[in-house]
Amino acid sequence: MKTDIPNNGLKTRKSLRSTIPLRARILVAAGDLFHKQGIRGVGVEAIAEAAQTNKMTLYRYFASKDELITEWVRGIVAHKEEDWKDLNAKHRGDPEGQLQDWSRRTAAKLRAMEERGSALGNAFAELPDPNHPARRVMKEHKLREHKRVVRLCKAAGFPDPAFSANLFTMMLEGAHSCGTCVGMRQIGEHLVQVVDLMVENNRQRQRAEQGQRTG
Amino acid sequence: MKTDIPNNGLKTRKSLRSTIPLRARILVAAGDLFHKQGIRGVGVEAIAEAAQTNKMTLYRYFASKDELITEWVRGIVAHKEEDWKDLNAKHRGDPEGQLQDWSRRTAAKLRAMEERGSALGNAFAELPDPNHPARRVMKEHKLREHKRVVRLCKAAGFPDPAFSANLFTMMLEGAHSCGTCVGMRQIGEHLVQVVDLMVENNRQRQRAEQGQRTG
DNA sequence: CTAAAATGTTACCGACCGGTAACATTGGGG
DNA sequence: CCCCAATGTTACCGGTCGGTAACATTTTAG
Repeated sequence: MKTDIPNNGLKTRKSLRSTIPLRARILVAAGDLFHKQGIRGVGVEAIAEAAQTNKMTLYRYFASKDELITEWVRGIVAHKEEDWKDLNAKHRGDPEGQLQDWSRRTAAKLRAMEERGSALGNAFAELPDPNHPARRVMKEHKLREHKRVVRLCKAAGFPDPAFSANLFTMMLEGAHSCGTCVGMRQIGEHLVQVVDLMVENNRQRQRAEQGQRTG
Repeated sequence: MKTDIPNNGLKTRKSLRSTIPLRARILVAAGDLFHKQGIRGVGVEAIAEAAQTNKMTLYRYFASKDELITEWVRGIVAHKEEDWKDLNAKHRGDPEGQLQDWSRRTAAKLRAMEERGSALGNAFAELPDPNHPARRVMKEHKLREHKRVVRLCKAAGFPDPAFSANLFTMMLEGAHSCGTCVGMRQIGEHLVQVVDLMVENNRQRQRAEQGQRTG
């Protein structure tokens, strides 16, 4: 349908829609729908519409739905890695502080989530093909994250870093799916509590050993 | 295509295929494919074929794919509840023993899983509609399970049962998704270790308090 | 053996989906 | 003002999927 009103002096249609670049807008809309309705539960047409554009334009930015999915996952992962860098910058040389702040940030995210679970977790469940590029991105991220936690536990002087790191990771991962039956708030609080507790216990143990050697 | 060989004395076609009732066979085949390829990733035709039957017969037993999904989930949940009864029977009046055996059974299941995650967890991620009957079944099950763990923690004399129960549940849930990057074996072992540790710590604390009162 | 119940076969429907082609429109930069 | 690039519009293709109808066949019970 052609509009015969020739845009007299007003803002152009493009600038009316949004100042955000199209590609980013598509990614945001896609992520929103993927998370709310599931990756397989939403079609590219709906994504384009939500991004205030159309399917054709979407396919000019992304070669396929799978690529769109992968780019979305990449964005989430990049954001998380950024978060880790920030964590490291704010608690330089303080591995315990990083772990504790990490639990607090996760708790905050949990509180803001409510209902539908973790985006990455769901995406993982929805992409059974182990060769899907998005799956590889997620797996690599998980591995990096786990290694980072192990390193932090080692630096914090935990006697069995692999063990402690697995506890941390298990609880962090589990908090997302567990919150659906307990409530995200309480889960978040308990998550923070237990991390604080583990860190504190470790500090006391280290002081005790120190005292034993010096006394 | 009609077979003109009139089945002379040999086993009939039905008995050749399987002695397992058709409905159960369909459910097993469906569960297998659901778990391996994702609920939305498998069609009813493939399920029927895997069950050595056809779509029409499948629809004589299940009104829709959603009902098939729901029945499958119901089966898993029923099996888990059965497991809890067995746990209670084998460790009657021993809440710590139940928690410990629970972690051991979970570790065993983890070891046998390898690669694709928890069936219920994946199903939850794949059914975004909060009104889906299967989702309700899962949620109710999760709630019952969590209450049971709280009750056990209370019976075991944990000072903050809600807190401890949340820890147990978080780790149990998290172990499934975490294992993809660490390896299910190690996760299972550490899961067992930490539950044993928590139970043992609690016992020591109780003994200490007991000693304080009597001494 | 026969009738009825269960199961199989085939063909089909409508809806949706991922993806593409061809063409129209709009917008900004020279 | 005009051209070129970006974006929009429409229509379409092939495939898959959930679900059903009509009819053939087999199995079981009496």
